[in-house]
Amino acid sequence: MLQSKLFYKTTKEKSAEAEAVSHDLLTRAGFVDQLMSGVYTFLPLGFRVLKNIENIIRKNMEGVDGQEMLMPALNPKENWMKTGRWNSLDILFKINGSGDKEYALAPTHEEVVAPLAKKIIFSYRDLPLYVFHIQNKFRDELRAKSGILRTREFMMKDLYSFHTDQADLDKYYDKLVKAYLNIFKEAGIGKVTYRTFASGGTFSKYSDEFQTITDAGEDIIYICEKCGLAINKEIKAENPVCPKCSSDRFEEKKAVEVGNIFKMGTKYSLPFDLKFKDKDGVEKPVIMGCYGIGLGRLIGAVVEVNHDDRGIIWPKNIAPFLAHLIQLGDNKKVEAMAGKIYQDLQKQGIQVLYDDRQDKSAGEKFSEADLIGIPYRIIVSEKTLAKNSVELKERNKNIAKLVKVKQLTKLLK
RNA sequence: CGGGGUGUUGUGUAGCGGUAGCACGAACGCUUUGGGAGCGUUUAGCCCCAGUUCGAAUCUGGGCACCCCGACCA
Repeated sequence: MLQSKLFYKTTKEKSAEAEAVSHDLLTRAGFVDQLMSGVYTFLPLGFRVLKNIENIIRKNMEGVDGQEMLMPALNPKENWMKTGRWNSLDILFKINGSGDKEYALAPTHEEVVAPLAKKIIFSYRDLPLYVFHIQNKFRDELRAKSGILRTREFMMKDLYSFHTDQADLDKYYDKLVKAYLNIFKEAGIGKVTYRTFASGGTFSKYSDEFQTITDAGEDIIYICEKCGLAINKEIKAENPVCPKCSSDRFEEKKAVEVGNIFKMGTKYSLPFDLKFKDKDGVEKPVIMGCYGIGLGRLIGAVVEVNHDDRGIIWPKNIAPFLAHLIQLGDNKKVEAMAGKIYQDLQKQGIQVLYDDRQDKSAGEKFSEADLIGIPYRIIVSEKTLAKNSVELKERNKNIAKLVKVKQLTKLLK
């Protein structure tokens, strides 16, 4: 991508509105734009990160046999009446269509997937089944906050699993825990993301949250100093000592919830009469599980964890580009060489943002590059070309080294 | 939803009853080119509606929007 053509704009001044670091940096660097409270556009840079996250999640969900599909955001009122959530869920967006017809904007998709499964699942031979989708969900949060960490419209992955019995659900649930931990590792926040024992809320007595340690978080989790188990506030209130090792010493940390998985049991299969016949011809309710990750919030958490005072430091797997190629000066030779490197890198399948602008000073280009936070910075200038080289620097390191032009591609790969 | 705060060019701000100013950005020209360059010219603004006043960005009332704390959060 030529930076001169990129649909973005960076801002030097710190935003007056954005309090959260991720909000400020993502806005200033041109990744997102706020339309209204809790609603954001993902600009090309941000959209590339979103797609990368999406692909990591997709790969991992396919790894546990999830089948991707897409469910509608616009839902009929009847399904939400059936579960009682039309009236009980404060955050449900309700909208009116023609003829006073009412609809819900789906905040989650049990009300769609359960009646859908009823058309497909009849026998124990049909189970287990796993489907997932990645799409925008809508929640009328009383208070949106912290930029993309808590929004009213947001991209979310939800996987729903269907089982014949609790044991099968338990087994699959454990696989999902592993898949989730892997996703957060690949997204670059593995070391600070904890599987957190939590109370289950509506669905079941217990659930697992995935909490990323950061001061921008709105949750508090407790990490057992002896065995490392993380528990949330509700569990801590019920259990003064660690449920695993009985130690009473905990480290208290602020965290943001990047994922949550539940064993729903029959909570949604019963209202929609989702049943199957077992081997003996006996009808039984299908046992369900659900597993969510908010993509935007995950991106926000990544930025909260990976930045310095100059800007974002993207983990390689989700960076909008792998390399940021910058030409300095308006020297013809420099321009020709930078253009050639740009072509070569792209031919090798390396995602590169090429700062081809000639009306910007070196300092401005550097500052902007640091703000955007692409993992590798490649400088082409008269100075480097005199040595038949380019300068290569990693965003998270302070040392730059000269690299022969010929070796560049190999090094990046 | 309860409490608090803030609305001045695209962004960050000053002005706090009497000529709306500065910096950045953007545009043009010339000069510059290794850490947000220089000079010149130009561009663009008081959230909305009432009220008080000779006069309102400024005071009052109402509305709207955004931010923060709390509550809420499948």
